[in-house]
Amino acid sequence: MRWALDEVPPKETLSMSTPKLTDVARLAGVSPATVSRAINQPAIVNAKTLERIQQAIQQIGYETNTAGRNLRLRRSDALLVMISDAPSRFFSQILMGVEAEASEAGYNVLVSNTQDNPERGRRLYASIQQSLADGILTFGGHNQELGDLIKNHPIPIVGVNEHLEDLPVPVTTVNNLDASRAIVRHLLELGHRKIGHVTGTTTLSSGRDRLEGFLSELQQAGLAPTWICNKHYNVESGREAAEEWLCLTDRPTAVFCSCDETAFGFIAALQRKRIRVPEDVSVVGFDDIPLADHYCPALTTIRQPQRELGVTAVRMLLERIHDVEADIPNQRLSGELIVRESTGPPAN
Amino acid sequence: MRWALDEVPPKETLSMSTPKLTDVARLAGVSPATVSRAINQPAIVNAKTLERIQQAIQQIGYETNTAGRNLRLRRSDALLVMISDAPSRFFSQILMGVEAEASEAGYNVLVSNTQDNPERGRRLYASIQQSLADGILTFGGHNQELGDLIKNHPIPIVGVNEHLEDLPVPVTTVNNLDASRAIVRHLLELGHRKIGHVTGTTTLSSGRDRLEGFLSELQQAGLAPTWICNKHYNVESGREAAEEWLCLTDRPTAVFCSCDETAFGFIAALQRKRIRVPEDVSVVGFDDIPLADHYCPALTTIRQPQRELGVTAVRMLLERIHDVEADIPNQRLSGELIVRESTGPPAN
DNA sequence: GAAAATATTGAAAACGATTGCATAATCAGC
DNA sequence: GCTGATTATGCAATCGTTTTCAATATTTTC
Repeated sequence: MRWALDEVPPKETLSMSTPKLTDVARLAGVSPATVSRAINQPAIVNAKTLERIQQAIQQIGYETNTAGRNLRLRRSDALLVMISDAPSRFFSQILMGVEAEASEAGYNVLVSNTQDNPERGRRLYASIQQSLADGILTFGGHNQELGDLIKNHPIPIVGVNEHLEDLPVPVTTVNNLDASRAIVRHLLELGHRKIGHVTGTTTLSSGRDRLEGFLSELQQAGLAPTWICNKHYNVESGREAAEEWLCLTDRPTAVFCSCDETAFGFIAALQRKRIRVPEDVSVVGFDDIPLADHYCPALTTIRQPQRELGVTAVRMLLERIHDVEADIPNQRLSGELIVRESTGPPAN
Repeated sequence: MRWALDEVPPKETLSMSTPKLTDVARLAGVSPATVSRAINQPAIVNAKTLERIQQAIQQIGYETNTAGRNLRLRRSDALLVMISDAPSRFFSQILMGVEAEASEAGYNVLVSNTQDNPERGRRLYASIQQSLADGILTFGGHNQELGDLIKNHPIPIVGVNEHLEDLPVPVTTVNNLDASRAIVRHLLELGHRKIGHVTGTTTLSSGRDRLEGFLSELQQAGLAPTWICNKHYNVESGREAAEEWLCLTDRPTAVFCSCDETAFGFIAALQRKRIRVPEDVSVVGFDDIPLADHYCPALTTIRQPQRELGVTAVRMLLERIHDVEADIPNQRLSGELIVRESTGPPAN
């Protein structure tokens, strides 16, 4: 078609819109089908044709359109990460592991905050059905929201950090039981006999497991827990626990706090009352956040393999995506006891 | 079509695959076009028809297929968040703000870690071109990676926390200058005259702005900085700075650390040497992370509106997506000085 | 009650990629 | 040089929506 001199040429001639497969095909003088094959299964296309196509791709800067491809292939190449609104713990570290591994496998990572809104649980299932994501990674416990969905429809889904009660969902966690036992053993070896525990959120499996590990190791040593303080995974819990500790008549000489932040809150509140750690009381945390090593006193704690948790979770999920029926065992990664300054022999 | 009794019925009768628009249409006895309209512009379809369609949708549990819709509409309904690999600071908080606001507007959030890999910068542009995301939010500085792309192609992109030098990218940040000035003013009012600063990463605009605010307010008071220690935004920097401080012959009586974590590292290292805060030296942080209020001493710092930063960024980005040429001014949110225990009058 | 305006709907063509089937081209073997 | 096997390519249908355009049904107006 020719255009008169004073006529406006069609728009696409002016500002070349994003090139498509067809454009590459035309430029390389082949059919779209061949271009597609050149991209996805280069082996089966003739070497010379291949090169011509690759050149054309370079030349016009072609990029596969995700929507088109996803529609045709009926998938999304995306993983959805579900988190709830208290992500500070070490959430971001794990997310980085997830991102790295997913990206490696050619998947994108979507983040969604369920924010304790039950309605959103349904929307999550919708994301799968809408082929918005190929699988779901849930950080922390979300039982109620997922229960029905999973029972009715086999969705590729994997849990991180927490077990999902009663749901047939594979999870990856640190070995909370063993880690807690190691902590107690460490305190026993230092000579402590009166040991207390500030629990994490015991509606979560991690909180329960840490408590159980604590109790079982004590029991094995023929001891009973001196103090158990039911709290949550945050700084405030540490402060509150410290207040309770101060009021105790028979104070434990060592306290195992269920996470580093709680430990910091606990120690700081004690320091205000001129109670010294570890001279007056030994304190242990859990997680090994970056500050643990630099706090005064440096915190004895369990190092969690955060990045590895993320990586493992993605691997499990991909396996599941590949075969929904696959029987994937839970993965328990081991934590490492890091002994620093906040623990020492008991005073008396 | 009828099936002989011993014949196998067609597959879709057995395991109903996910329902599509056409299925709804057939069930409701209308054309696909009408169903689409019923979903997207219910106002223009007849009330009775509408109800019939909605019922059909309910009945077979229809959900719009994202890929199909995205292909047709040429968009993705997703925003991409770019972060680099040191996200601990308060990254997650901001991300939560982003997620909330984006979700409100019907957008999904993709997270990608550029991880200082220059190749990935190109891949980010690709995500737009592939219509994987409609816009990009970059957390922190990523100049080199984005420079060329943005100059050549107008991409909807908004920066968070940091200015992108020389790039026509609107950004939202806290007002680092004013916040730093407020800190210095607070210290001056307490009577300090010898004031030092542990900088953040000065290749980032936030680091430079905090330094500049510090200097300008001192200058306005007719003072020169006693000590400037070039560091980064992390705990280690605090420890290193403390070591330097200990070696100074003329020590500042107050030190402004560029972020809370640095302040904690600084204080902890001093406490090891039996230097007391604030009796021997006052310390100020920046960010107000959760631990700040519970540390011993509780940290005087600047509270950053983290969630609001995320929300603002998304609003700006959506505006930009709606009109790439839109002239969007930078948004400077104000931080709030929170005075706690780590600052007091100078010793002498 | 007829013409004109309006309100609803449907048919069919996109959007951009992939792939089963069929065809054309090349090659090996004799 | 011919047959059969193999290799490369193209045609056309498909994935699931949306939307333009045209057609039909319903009101409104005089």
